[in-house]
Parts: sequence; C-alpha cells; structure tokens
Amino acid sequence: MSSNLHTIAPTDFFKALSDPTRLALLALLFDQPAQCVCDLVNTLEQPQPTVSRHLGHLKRLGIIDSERHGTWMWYKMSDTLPAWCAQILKITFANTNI
Amino acid sequence: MSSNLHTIAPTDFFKALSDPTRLALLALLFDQPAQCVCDLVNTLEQPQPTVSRHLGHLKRLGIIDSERHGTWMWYKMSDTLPAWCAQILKITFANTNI
DNA sequence: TAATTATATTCGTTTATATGAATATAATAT
DNA sequence: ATATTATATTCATATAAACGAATATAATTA
Repeated sequence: MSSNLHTIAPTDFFKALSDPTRLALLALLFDQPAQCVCDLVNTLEQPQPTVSRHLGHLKRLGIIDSERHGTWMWYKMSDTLPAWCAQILKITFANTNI
Repeated sequence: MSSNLHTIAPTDFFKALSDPTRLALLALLFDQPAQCVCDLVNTLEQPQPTVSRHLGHLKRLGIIDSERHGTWMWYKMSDTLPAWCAQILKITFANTNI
C-alpha cells in the first residue's frame, strides 16, 4: 500500500484558507514543485517569522510538506492531501484573485 | 440583465465555512429550498441566538438570503452566490461528514 | 391593547488568532 | 571553534470571534 490520504476536518481546512497569508502561500505552492522559505518571504513581502509560522500551521494540518536541503527548507503541497481539498484549492485559484 | 453575482472575498468565504455551526447551517440549506430559524435550531440543537447570529453572518456576506413570512424568517442559499462558492460547498458536502 | 410566538441584538466575558520583536536552532563554511 | 545564512520558536500583546444570558423587535392573535 502506498499513499494513505491524510484526513483533515473541513472546518480546520477552511480556517487554514481563511488567512490571506496562508492562502497566498498555498497559491504559490499549488502549481510549483517546491519553494524555500526565503523565496516565499521575498514573493509575499512578509516578515520571515510570519511566513514560517503560517507554513508551520499548514504543515501541522497535513496540507503541505517540507524537506530540508542544507540550510534551506523546501515546502510543497502534501502528496497525501485529500482530493476534495485539492479540488477546492484549484477552484479557488482559478476563480479568484489571491 | 438579471442575476448579478455577488462578489465575495475568498478569505471571507473560507472564514465563514470555518465555523462548525455555520458549515452545518449551509449543509442544511444547500439541498433544501428554504428553512425557518426554528427548524434550523431544532435540527442543530443549538441556542436560538447562536443560530441567529451565524445566519446573520452568512447573510451579510451574501451567502444566504432571507425572506419573512409572518413571524417566520425563511433562509435559503443566495441566488447570486458565485459559482465557485457553490462548487466548493458541493464538493465539501459530498466528501466530508459535516 | 395585551399576550404570544419567532427572531434579532446587545452586553460582558472568554477563547482563539495573529503579530512584532527578539532569540533560538540548524546546517554550512571558514 | 566561529561566523554566516536560513529557518523556527518564544514572549508579550493586540485583535478578532464566539458564546451565554438577557433583552429587544416584529408579526400575529385574542
């Protein structure tokens, strides 16, 4: 057996998406393979601790994953993200201006 | 011209969906034509002021509409709810246990 | 008009969330 | 070992959300 999908409560998922910084982070990670924190900080023009905390929030929920490469931490969408979560993100980014 | 779709910020929409009571209210209203507050209170077994406040929240955002019939207030999904919002609700209720 | 039923709002308080500033940790290079 | 770079965490505080209890409003009926 391989990818057991992570479960996530809908209210937790929606709360994660209700913060502008977190939603912007997900928009950046959704199409790209992976990005390090410093790139995300540069793109969003938000303080590094702010970005780091929000990434931690998304990771604890199982929405994103991280992988260390030297001093860099690369973040990407979780491989085990439930399909309905991915569908919602896709619809959101296709239909709104984040 | 007819139904101008209401616009709604994604973060506001997701925040609305992040509360269990509000999400349960939307699940009840999503398939049914309309329901009065007392029915929603009975179904959810939550205090009337709590339900009323959450309905007010959803209405201010343009997610639901209300219509008075005598002393009863009937609530239903907004006719001008953006399509992407409706899609997200559909996916959510089809894939999770609210 | 008074009483009743249905719904909405206010008030005070609690709990949760987000943030800036500072600091800690972790890996790498010198 | 020290310095540097990248990232995470802590602390204190500010802001927002949610709730129970009480009260107000609105329509209806007697």
